[in-house]
Amino acid sequence: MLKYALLGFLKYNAKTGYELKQTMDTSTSHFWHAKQSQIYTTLKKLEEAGQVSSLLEHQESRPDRRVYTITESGIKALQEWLAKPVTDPETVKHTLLLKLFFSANQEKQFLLAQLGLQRTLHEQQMEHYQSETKDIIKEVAASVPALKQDAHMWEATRRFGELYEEMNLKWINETISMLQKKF
Amino acid sequence: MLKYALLGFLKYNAKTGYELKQTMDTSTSHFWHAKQSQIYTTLKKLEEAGQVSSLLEHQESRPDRRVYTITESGIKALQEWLAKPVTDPETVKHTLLLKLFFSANQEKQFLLAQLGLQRTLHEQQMEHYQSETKDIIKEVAASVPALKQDAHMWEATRRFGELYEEMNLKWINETISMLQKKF
DNA sequence: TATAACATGTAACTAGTTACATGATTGG
DNA sequence: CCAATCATGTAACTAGTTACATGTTATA
Repeated sequence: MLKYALLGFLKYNAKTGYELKQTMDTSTSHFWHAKQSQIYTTLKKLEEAGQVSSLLEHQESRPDRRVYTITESGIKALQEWLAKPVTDPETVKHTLLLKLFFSANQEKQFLLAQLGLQRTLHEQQMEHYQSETKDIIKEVAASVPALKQDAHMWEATRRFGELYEEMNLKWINETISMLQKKF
Repeated sequence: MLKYALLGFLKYNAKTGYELKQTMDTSTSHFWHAKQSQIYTTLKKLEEAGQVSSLLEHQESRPDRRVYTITESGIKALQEWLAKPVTDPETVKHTLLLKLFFSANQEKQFLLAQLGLQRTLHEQQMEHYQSETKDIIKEVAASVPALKQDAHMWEATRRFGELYEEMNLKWINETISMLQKKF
């Protein structure tokens, strides 16, 4: 539910659709992402539902911007969602695993190359979580003391990303060994 | 792309929409799943595209069944897809992490309860991969020798599930400790 | 001088979910 | 007698993607 992500970000402070996209890209993108176009249409729906309100701001030497503010009703909707326990398992779509599942007759060399590429990508992503992501959280926590508790939560989600990449690398290495032995 | 999953299963042998659903539920569900209704509509589209063909089979004392067979064109489409390397990172939607990200002001007890529930769910899922899933793969490999290589691939995807649950449990335990210390 | 960043939006489409509709047989 | 299993499908909806359309300013 993208709407709750937008409400969550707007609760910190008012933002434009453009800024919401940037914020998501540098914070939740590894567990929640959206295209710019979907953000704009969702903001429109949220405004119709009265959970956000917007003001068009005129700017010199830059395009006008529409700034969205969360309403009381929006805060309430967000809080209700946060208070509802998550019970259904995450329903994942994992293209690489699906392909692999049906790949018994593919060339061994091709599969090894695929896994090698994945290893590089996951290594890079892991390093990203360990440096850039970690730094952003530290900086915000240091510069805005009121967000100290929030930063602990952000760190928990960052840590998930790090552990996930670590796990992926372990699995890729195991799978490469299996291919070399069994094929 | 559900269509490739269906083509992949139909390449083993002809099946009905109902059987495809059952097959997915007991094999790929942890990385690819679909509702019965989506399977039926996708099969219809695949037939219009000439990648599968169907025959209505009359049955005594049971409803008629429509059996789908993969065509040459379908086999070709599947092979082309399998031969295309996966380059874009999986785009994940993870509701629990999104909620947690915005949960700095939620009750500590509520958050601990949420994580406790998640721990139970992931423990169960891990055990499922370690017993039922493992057994199914072993049985098929033992009873159909031609599927021995396929079984190695299935095992790799099963192992991913097992490692993923293991990683989740580790993260949940870490996060519970963090909450107890910092909140 | 070109391209990245700023800035917003709509239209058409694909993918997936929920709800509805029907109905026989088998097992507890 | 009731629930589960077998069996197929449509309609309405929500979510998300791709492509199109427009235009300025700062920076390399």
